[in-house]
Amino acid sequence: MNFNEEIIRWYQANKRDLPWRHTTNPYIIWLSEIILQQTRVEQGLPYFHRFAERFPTVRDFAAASEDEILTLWQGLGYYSRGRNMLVTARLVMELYQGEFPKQHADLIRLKGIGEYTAAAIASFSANEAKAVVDGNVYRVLARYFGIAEPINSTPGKKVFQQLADELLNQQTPGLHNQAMMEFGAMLCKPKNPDCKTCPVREGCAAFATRQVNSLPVKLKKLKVKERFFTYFLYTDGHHILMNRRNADDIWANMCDLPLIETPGEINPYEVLHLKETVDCFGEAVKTAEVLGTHKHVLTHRKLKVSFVRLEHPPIKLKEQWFYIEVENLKKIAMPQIIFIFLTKFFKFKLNSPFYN
DNA sequence: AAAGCGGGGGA
DNA sequence: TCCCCAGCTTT
Repeated sequence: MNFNEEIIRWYQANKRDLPWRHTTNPYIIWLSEIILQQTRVEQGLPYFHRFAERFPTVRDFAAASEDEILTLWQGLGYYSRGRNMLVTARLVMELYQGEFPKQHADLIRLKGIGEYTAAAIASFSANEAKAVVDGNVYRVLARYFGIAEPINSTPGKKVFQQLADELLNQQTPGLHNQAMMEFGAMLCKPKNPDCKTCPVREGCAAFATRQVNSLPVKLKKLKVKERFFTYFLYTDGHHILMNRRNADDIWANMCDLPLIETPGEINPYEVLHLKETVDCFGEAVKTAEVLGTHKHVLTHRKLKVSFVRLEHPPIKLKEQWFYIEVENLKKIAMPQIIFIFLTKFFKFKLNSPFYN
């Protein structure tokens, strides 16, 4: 048996039972593929069920509001995926009358669908012969063929895409693609791959030359920048003052609390005396209470976040500030750190005998 | 070509 | 800690 046959045989014996593998509906496959971008299957699975249930068709999806999409997406990260899906769903209604495209050439033009996702949807829904190259495929190819070309350089990507194209089984491209990815995810893992039970280790260049742990090669890690946020909580117990975030920053269009961002680390008590803070909140800063400081680590950012409680409301509201009832908080999308903070804060307060 | 974009899990 | 995950878009 050659490499392709071994991988498919392994796949058929070891594959996970995943819901999107039971359909050729391109809309459902699109849902799953976008959700799984840069996301582990286990993490994406509950979100897939949530979206598939709430939006059985692309027509349902297209009719949703951005707030609802982002709220359902809350906690999954890379929220532009959700916003782009809404753009694409509405475009599919317009261009294809709700019939989700299956061809790579059509898919690649849609927002949020790149080479990988277009190949995935086309091969899974219509068996179109396009090879997928995701993180799993990079790893399997780099190891088996002993390729040290960086997987995140432009020439490197070309090399791997070309190799994947040549390798692709033209008769059953969908099966082949699934098998390659599952093999990478389950056996040829980043750390501690199961070379002992690998069906293709005889032909594996990395195994032969003991380079399994050094392949694939990836260029330089990105520098993590720090940002410093001081958030202000004002609530009368029934309402809470929230902030709508800009479209051009982290957590675009989502909601957090009114905040002061500082260029460096600063004690939250000092923040209270900054001119900017006083301009924002006026007299209210005089009776403010610091609640705590947290670290929030993202792939590309390290955030230091402090929370300050205002006993009195700011006199003048900024344009992007708004009051919302506490019980309606679940209807707006918030970054995890805000969601967790508010959950704890109100649960504690609601359970407290001092709260009324 | 490089930077920006979340959050969580494993070693 | 660091790395990676069914990547894409913008600069």
